[in-house]
Parts: sequence; C-alpha cells; structure tokens
Amino acid sequence: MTRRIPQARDRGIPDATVARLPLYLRALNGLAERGTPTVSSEDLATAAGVNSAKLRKDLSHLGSYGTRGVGYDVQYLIYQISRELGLTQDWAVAIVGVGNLGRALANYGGFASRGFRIAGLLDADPAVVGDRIAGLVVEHTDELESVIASRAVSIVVIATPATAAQHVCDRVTRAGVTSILNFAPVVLNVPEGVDVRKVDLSIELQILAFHEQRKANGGPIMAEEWPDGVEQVNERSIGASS
Amino acid sequence: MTRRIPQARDRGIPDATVARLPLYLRALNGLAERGTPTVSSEDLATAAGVNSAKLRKDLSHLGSYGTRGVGYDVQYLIYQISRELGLTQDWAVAIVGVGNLGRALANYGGFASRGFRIAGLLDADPAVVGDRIAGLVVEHTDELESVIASRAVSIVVIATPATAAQHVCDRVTRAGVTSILNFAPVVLNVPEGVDVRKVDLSIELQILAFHEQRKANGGPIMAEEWPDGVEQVNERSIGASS
DNA sequence: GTGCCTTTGTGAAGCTACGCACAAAGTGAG
DNA sequence: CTCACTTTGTGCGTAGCTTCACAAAGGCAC
Repeated sequence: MTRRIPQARDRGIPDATVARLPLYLRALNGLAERGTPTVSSEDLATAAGVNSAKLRKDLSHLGSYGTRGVGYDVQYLIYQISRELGLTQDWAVAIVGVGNLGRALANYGGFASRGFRIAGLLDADPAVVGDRIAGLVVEHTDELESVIASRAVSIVVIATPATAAQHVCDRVTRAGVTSILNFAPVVLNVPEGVDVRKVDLSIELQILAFHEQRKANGGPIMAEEWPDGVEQVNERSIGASS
Repeated sequence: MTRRIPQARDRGIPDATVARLPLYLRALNGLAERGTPTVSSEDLATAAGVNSAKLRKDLSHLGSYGTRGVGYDVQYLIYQISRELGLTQDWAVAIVGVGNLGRALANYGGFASRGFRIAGLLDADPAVVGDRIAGLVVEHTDELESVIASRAVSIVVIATPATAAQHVCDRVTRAGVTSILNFAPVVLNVPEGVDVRKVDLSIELQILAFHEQRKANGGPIMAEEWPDGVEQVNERSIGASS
C-alpha cells in the first residue's frame, strides 16, 4: 500500500468520533449561515447535543484547530471536518431499488449539498425503468455493472426488497464497490474490506417501543412464561413473518 | 411510581443489548418460517451477524431461556424477545410530514407486521391533505393534538422539513407523547423523560465516505491547511447550506 | 509589558461493552 | 446408571468510550 506519514491524527480516529463529525458539521453550517465567525466548544456542543469535553476530544483527533481563549473559527472548522470526512471531493452514488424508499432517497436534498451526487437509479421492474425521478432516468439492473464502471460509482445504496438485497450486494461488490448503505432488512454478507452500514426503520421503532413500555408500567412485571401455560410447542402464534 | 418486583432482568438491560434484540428477532423469524424448531447460539449469532458469546450474554439479560446441550426454542425465544421489546401489544403510530419520506414510511410493510399500527398521517400542506395513502386519509396538522388523544398515539414519527421539526416536536410532547422517531436533520429539544431516536440518511453516507476515503489513499496525507494558503477569513466557500 | 480572563487540549479515572474460555447443566446412547 | 458429548450462562481480563478537572496557551485591557 501507499506509504503513510505517521501523524498525530494518522490512524486513530475512533469510530464513535467519526459518527459524530457529521453532527458537528451540521451545527457549524447552521452557525455559518447566521454569519457567526467563531464558536466555543461549549456552544457548539450544545448545538450538536453533546458534552463539551467530548466535542473537544473529538476535534483534537483531527488536529489542534482551536484558539485558546477564543474558540474555533467556524469556516475553518467546517473545512477541516469536511476534508476529514472526505466531503471535499464528490462521490458518485447509485441507488438500487426505486420503490417508495428509493424515490424518497433520490429526492432527498441532504445528499447533493454534501458532496454526494446521485449518478444512477436502477430497478429490476420494467414498469419503473424509464421513469424520470429527480432528473434521472431509471435504468434496468442489468446495467448495474456498466453504470458502476462508467460513472465511477463508489457508494451504492440498496433500497430493494429484502429478498433481492444479497444478490445486488454480491454484484456490486464483484464490480468493485466497497461502500454500501443498506436499507433492506437483512444482514448482508460481504467480502473482507467492504463497509456496510445499515439503516433499519423498524428496528428504531422497536427500540422506542421498548423504552415506551418501560415508562408505561415500571418495567415488565407480568408473567415470564407463555400467556396461558401453553407448552413450548411450535404454534406459530406469535412471530410475525416479515 | 408502581412497585417493582426486583428480578434478575429487572432494571439492567444495557442499551447495546436492546439495540440488538430486534436483530435477533428478525433472524428468529426467518428460522421460524423455515420451520426450524431450535437453534444454537452459534447458528443464531451467525444469522444475526454477531459474536455468539455476545448473543448469549444479551439473551441472559432477559432470563435463562436456553437448554444446555440443545439450544433455544425458536418460537419461545421469539415470544420472549417480543414481549421484552413490547411488541406483543400494538402501538399506534402517527406520521407527521407526508413528503417522499413520509409516504415511503407509510407504505413500509415492516411496521404493521411488528405491532406498529399507523394510526394517522398528517401534513401542513393543504395540497396533500385528503390524499389517500396506504389506506389512510392525510389529515391537516391542525388536528395533531386531537388525533394523538383520540387514537391513543404513543409514538410519533417526524418526517417534516428540518424547519418544522422542532415545532411539531413541541406540540406532540405537550400532547403527552414521549417517544419520537426523528428523520429531520436537526437536534430536537425535548423535556425530561421523552425519548428521541434519530435517523439521518446523510450522516450514514458521510460515515461511509470517511472510510471510503481512508481506503482510497492510505489515510489523509494531503496538506492540513487551507487549499492555497488562504487565510482563515470568512469566505463561505466550503460549507454547503442544508 | 504585565496581569487577568477565557477557552482549549489532555491526563487520568470511571464506566460500559466485548469476547475468551470454562464450569455447570442438560441430552442421549448403551 | 454411567459416560461422553453438546451447548448454555457467566467470570474475568481487556479495550474503548465518556467525563471530570486542570494546566497551558492565547487574547485583551491598561
């Protein structure tokens, strides 16, 4: 691989920190719009909804970009975080699966404004192929490999039904894609070196339901066994098929 | 508050565990569909994409539901996890904001099958009010409080533009809602006792971009300063407004 | 230049989570 | 009944993350 110059922030940006950088970036953009020139870690932390010490430690992983007694220069910090996240270059993104969700994603403004350019929309359904969505014409998934290669797609968003997701995943990884954002409710199997991030709408609701239940009755104090003394036979009475 | 019977799994289910339970539940449902009667922690862990020791420890927080030498009864475990997550009751959910995303959510099948019932769709735009989506008629946000009260809504999904999110949030919390799933790219301010979970599509992409950049060039070895020796003045050249 | 005030950057302590490895517990064959 | 085998449940060492608290550093007034 390429030689690397060892540096303070060389290899060691913790995942937890990386996950928060976009949050800081958004808060900073808000401040920039209002023309704020500098911001203290305290104020920025409040805007981003985190502890100020955590924010300082996070930023310290990027380098020493603050000024003691003053704070951080908003524009400068926006640039540094953007660069660290790789948002100063633009990324070609392909969305596979143009159902309700894929359509919503294609129209979502938050992508284009952050260096993500939707370079292709693909679907297996001939009835959808040819539709014009968000300025792009939907192409057939047969074109998947050629679209990826010709338009230098480096990130693929999978918004297909669960059953198709693994197949699409296999094809795009074989085509050289190493970053996948998966909305299908399945655990994708990928080769070494491929990053998958998963967004699962129903999981979030289930976590909320857990806490809501905890709040409603001070914790589950109901019976621990089956509802009616039912034996543990295969009754298929509870599990909802997805 | 209500008296609580102290129990092994009384108060102490770690958040990290709660976040994984839905994953196990999905894997179990898959096994149940194929008629598998029992499963070992090893196999279930593989299906869910986690370490088997972690899975066993997670499940041990719920109780001792396995049989040594055999494994876990699939149906029984589905029931126990469902109950712990509160999925054995049904939850009335209202979706505020019926844009592309709200529409996708309303049509997403993964909710209904897990005890989440969409009880209301609301939007501020008169052009959308009255539309029929996923079997529901979109109502005006003026009706927000009455919809929440009359239909016992306990979870609200915010899928509005960022600018409207805090206002909607204030109204629903004042109406007694204590669980919110937020898709708007803002940090919501809520009173004590209210749970907010945030799903941010662009943040996931930014995290992917970070890792992708790391893979491309073995870490950022480019200049650490401004592109051209530019001074740190307010140039507004980088930050994209959201 | 001096001294005060503000705010950063970070050492250190506490906490949570992860995963190994193993004893305890259950099954099934003979 | 006994023995060999499987698999759970968990104690424990480790790694990573969070938070506190403070010394070091810079700005500003005079």
